[in-house]
Amino acid sequence: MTLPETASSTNFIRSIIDEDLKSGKHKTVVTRFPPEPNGYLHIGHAKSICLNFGLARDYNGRCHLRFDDTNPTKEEQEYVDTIQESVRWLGFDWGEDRYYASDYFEQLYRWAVALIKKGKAYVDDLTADEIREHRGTLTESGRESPYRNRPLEDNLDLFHRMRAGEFSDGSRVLRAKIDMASPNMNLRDPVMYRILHATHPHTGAAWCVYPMYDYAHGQSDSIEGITHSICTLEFEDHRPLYEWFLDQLGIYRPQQIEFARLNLTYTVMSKRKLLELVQQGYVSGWDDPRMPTLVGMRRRGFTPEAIRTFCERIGIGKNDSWIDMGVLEDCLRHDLNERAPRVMGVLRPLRVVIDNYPQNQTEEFDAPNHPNKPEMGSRKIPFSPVIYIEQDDFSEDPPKGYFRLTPGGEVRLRYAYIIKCVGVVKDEQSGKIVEVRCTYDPQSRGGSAADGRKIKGTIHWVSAPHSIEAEVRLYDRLFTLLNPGSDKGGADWKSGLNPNSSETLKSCRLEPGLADAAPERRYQFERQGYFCLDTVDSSPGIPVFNRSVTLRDSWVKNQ
RNA sequence: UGGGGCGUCGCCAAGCGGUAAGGCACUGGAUUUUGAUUCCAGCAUUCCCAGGUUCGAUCCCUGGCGCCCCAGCCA
Repeated sequence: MTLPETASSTNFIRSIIDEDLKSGKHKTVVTRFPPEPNGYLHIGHAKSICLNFGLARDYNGRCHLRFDDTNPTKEEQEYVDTIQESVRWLGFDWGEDRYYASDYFEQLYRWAVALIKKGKAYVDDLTADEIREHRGTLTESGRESPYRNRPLEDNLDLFHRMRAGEFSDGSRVLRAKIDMASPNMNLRDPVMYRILHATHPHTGAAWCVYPMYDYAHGQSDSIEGITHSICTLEFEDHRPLYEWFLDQLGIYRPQQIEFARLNLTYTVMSKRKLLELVQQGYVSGWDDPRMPTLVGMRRRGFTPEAIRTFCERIGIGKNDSWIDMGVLEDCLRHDLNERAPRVMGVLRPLRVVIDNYPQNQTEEFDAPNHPNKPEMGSRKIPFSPVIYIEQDDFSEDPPKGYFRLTPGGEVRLRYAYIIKCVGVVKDEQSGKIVEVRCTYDPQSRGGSAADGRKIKGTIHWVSAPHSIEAEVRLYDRLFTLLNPGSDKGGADWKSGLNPNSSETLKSCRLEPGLADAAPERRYQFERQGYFCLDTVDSSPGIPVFNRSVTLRDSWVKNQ
């Protein structure tokens, strides 16, 4: 796999790998991205994907895609499919190395039997509530289950019958026999298997006992020969257990390394919360352009390159961090500024009639597709005596420093003519300006005055009769709160939802060439931002454009 | 008051005993037919605090303080 990224910045994980390679502990690097197919991937997953696949790429190793599908009650094939699509879209390739933890169920079962025979696991008949009561608290040690020391043969028989389907869900579990007094809660005889009479998306009805994450993950890593098993900080406490199973089994032990998960300001990242937004209709779906999901960001107009740059920029560490949404937005601008062709589109049209322009005349101007990249070519844009400009680009009573169109003032129509405002037409009832009358300077074709006078303002426009109609959706941050997800379990987190995160503009007028806009193509609407065709709601007659991100604007910032 | 982590600029983040990289943000200024882009300049005498070791400490030691995670038959 070859990607254009510049040399990755260093981080503590690369240091560990460098040492392992240097010391000869490992000859190659094998990482893995292990999503559970129970939801859509989001920008937080992208951080992990870029890390794991990026390491494999840079060290000439491999990165496995492994579905961590040990809980059939939450997982679905649909998620397996979209996860794969998102990883590919991001630009990564797992080659032949796609695995399912569920492919290891038989091996895992045999290992469990081995642990029972070793006296390191037992079947517990306690209920879930009883197990919780026995576990103790953070400051008090737990109590042993009365079933903890049942005869080895009984454990073997019971576990076999659990698999055979003789018992109901929740009636028994297999537990590791470790230490009920451990200060690490994870070591207080953790559950290894639970009974779940459920159909599994990958193994169907083959099983009714399913391994827990802790019992499955390390062994899966071991089977696949993972060298560095990278996960997020909350699993740090699980590492002793990860290592305990592997050591008891006497099998190869990969190194688990933990890093801080991504937090982004003005949004939420947990699958639970995202699911809630979808199910309760706060957004239109997982792919709503405001969602931090990969499918949502794609629909919004993000490029894989921008997301990869973002993941590179934010770095990898162990500090709990909140990355400013502005960093993500800047990464998109950075990418799109380079590659997006420029076009003109008027979002809130104001009709302008040019009085001294021959009323039946039409002409065309040549407009470069990118001001700094002549190699991107140019296009013809039609001009006529009736055009539309942005309502914001005309002001009867301009604020200080305003240099767009004003009564009696001049402004340049980009790539066309210099015009001068000679009057306004208002609606008699509302007093609202419905039309601006102008004259044009015939000597300014292309936009430069023949007498060399300087025109400070340049605005975009479209020819009224030639323009096409479109719907444009302006998106803003989903939340007004900096850290909406930081209240943990609270039910209150949705109070920070931004009521204006989406604004739909009908009757926008775009230059005619946009009639051919294709999905996945991004454009810069000059002076306004980057937009892309909405793949879901566009219809042949009325295209719908999503604003991916605005342009920087030092004017509004100073207002 | 158990255990595990983390504390370097507003937000991220390098640094690994030799005198504080970089990015974003921000502030100036230049160029500009996008108030965009680009460019140039500025932006931590200081690394949570207090002691100690050392010629020298953000890096080592000790003690504080602050924040995060763990009591699912979720991952």
